[in-house]
Amino acid sequence: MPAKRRVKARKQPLQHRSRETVAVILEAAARVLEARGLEGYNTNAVAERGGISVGSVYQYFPNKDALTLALIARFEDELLEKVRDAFAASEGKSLTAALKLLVRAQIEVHAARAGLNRILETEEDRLRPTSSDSSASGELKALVRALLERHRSEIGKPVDGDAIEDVIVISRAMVDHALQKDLSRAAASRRVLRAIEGYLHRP
Amino acid sequence: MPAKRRVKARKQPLQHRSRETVAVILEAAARVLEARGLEGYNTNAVAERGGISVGSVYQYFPNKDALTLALIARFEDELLEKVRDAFAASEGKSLTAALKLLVRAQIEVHAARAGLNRILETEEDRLRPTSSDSSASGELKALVRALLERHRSEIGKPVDGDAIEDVIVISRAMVDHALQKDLSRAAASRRVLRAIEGYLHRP
Amino acid sequence: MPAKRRVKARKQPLQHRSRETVAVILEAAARVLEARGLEGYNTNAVAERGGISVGSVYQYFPNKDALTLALIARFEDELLEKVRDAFAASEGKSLTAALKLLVRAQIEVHAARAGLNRILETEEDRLRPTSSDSSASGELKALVRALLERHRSEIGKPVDGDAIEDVIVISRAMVDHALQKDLSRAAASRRVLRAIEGYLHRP
Amino acid sequence: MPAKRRVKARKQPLQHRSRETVAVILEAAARVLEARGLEGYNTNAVAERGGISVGSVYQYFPNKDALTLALIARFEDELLEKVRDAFAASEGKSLTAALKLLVRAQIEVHAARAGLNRILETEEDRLRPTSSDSSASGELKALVRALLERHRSEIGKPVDGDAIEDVIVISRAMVDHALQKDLSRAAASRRVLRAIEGYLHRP
DNA sequence: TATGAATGAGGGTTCATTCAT
DNA sequence: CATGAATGAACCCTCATTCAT
Repeated sequence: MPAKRRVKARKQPLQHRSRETVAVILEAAARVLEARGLEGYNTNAVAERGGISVGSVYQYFPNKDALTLALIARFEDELLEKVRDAFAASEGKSLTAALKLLVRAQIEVHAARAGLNRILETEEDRLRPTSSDSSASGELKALVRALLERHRSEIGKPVDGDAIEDVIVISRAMVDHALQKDLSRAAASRRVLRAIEGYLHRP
Repeated sequence: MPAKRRVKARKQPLQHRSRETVAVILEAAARVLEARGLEGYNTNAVAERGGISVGSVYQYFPNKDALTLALIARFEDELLEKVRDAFAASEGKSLTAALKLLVRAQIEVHAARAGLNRILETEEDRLRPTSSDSSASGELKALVRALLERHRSEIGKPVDGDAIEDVIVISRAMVDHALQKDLSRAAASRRVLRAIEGYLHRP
Repeated sequence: MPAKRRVKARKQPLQHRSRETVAVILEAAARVLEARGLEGYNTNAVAERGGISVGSVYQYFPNKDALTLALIARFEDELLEKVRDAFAASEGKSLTAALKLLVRAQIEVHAARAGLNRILETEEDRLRPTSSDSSASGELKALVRALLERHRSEIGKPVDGDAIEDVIVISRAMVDHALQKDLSRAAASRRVLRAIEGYLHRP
Repeated sequence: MPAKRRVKARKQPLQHRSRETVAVILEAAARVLEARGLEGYNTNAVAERGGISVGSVYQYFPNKDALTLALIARFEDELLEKVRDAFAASEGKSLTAALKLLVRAQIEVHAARAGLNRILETEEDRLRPTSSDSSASGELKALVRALLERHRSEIGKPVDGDAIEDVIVISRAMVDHALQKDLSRAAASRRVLRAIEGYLHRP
């Protein structure tokens, strides 16, 4: 079946090119958002920045919001990946050490593009039909839960769903705040960690 | 870089009629923001909602952003007022009781118009020249500091500026989150309080 | 003082379609200006008149003033072209004959669209940073100088830069005036010529 | 008839005050036009500049154009007055001396507020139903004619209506041009005079 | 599929004019 | 008459989206 093969053979590179174009668009969108904020963020600017045509943007994203959502997803994926790594690396370590790794992961992801990520967070509110948790957020919770479970004894009491959520909320807010104040990663890390440990060790 | 826009009020509402109109405009703006979000928030809609003409909006606010900032200021004032009350009422009470009052105050202000206030918070980022603390935020810090100072002994360690900030950041984030999840005020209060006390009592 | 506005063309009309659209816009602008004057001259009207959309106007001109300037430039180009022709055609003729050709050229250009051109002249004052001579005006002076130089002997005295300017100023004013009074071209020509020759032969 | 008298007595001061207010408005309008050009010229600005209310402006002028026309008339009156003086003072002098006085008068009036007057001239085009000569322009012509008639012999040929008009057109254009180039009054005078004498002595 | 010109609804802002006080 | 708040039509300009090439 050479025909079939041909199609596939031809499609591969095409799919490859598509993936590439999507990546280009996303990166262009990210840069526009970073450089000009929400106000200067528009599809024409994204296309120009990406060196492609607006038409192409609409080839891959049905509308602007979809593009923004893809950006949000990309950000969540990056976060998840780092958090997974942190989780893996924290195996066998103390609670404090584990949390430090977790916090570091978050700071890492945000610090890379603090301005961008803050914007994406606010756009998330607008674009996600209230409270519909993305699967990414689900996995994040699961990872944090697993990490905390490992140290159940050190914490001294069970960690319920609410506590997980709170830890995430608190650390997200603290990381945002620390980065907005231009703290060094070390200082930011220390301060966020302090907040989380405080929360976990509450009487 | 366009010339900086005037963003302060255009004319003092000295006359009675004027003061009234300003109030009408602010309330209309708030309602539009609540009902249609940032996307449906435009000066014509505000005027219509307020039953006045666009011209009148521009009689008192040089541009849309100035109007939004006035809304933010109004929100901050409301918060401050409640926090001042809470501070006064907490005189002679235990730390926990005092914090409960503080948290309640915040929840009260937010809960009244949760959607609106969340939007205003994100707009603040965009509209306020980075990190230029409003005087309102200064007073808020002072109040929280005073409240904590009263219980220095219960906390067991001195509360520095960073700690004050962190308490504010954490409670704001927790309140937002709780309200977004539609928790009852009691539940929200309990949960936020837990986070703050945890933070303060950290080892 | 607002930031200076971009006032140059936004994008070169490289494509064929583009060039055509630019021409359509310019002609539509001219017609609107002619038919309704400065007061009725607005970008929406221009678009409508041109049978295109406002967006298209802004695709090629960053703002209304830029469009007006393009119209002025077009007018200057037309004038220059005619004057160049007159200069060429006057080779070997008498001073009077040469001047007659020059004056005719000016009348021709103005008469074609007297109302329009008068408006453009007043707009020029407003739009061109005071006294910054356009290159067109430079070439016009050069042509008039060359034409006069050819007849140095007939004039009897050297023609300095001021004289050139004066000749241009006088003939422009006279042409405007003559056309506004609806004189025939012949009559206008005679009268303008009389003024210029008088000036040149002054004792 | 004391009643009648009373009314009159009361009216006098009122009329006086009215005249004063009108003057205030006109001067305010002039200043706004000078300072901000046609673009910044609006009734609210005029009122503010004059320290009165918009309502008052409309008490004395039915609309903005009427105000502008009054300004134009004021300008024409000033010119006429100076020209009348020049005419009177030139009695018994040579043609050149007389023309010099005439030119000086024009320059004087324009130089006082060059920017303003240029604007008024262009507005005149727009506001005066084409070619309807104002009586002021009629008197100006009459004065110039009278002045030239006195020197019929020196000119050597009769001066017809067209010539009068031309002299006026030429000198107006030259004065405008000279002032726009910021020439000193002496230089401007010399240059304008040269043009006019050239015209009059043409063969 | 890519291109980019074209579309046009939408939204910010101004300002001549009115009118209740 | 004076005041000045209010009005709202008008106008400039942007940008998400479409579609002919």
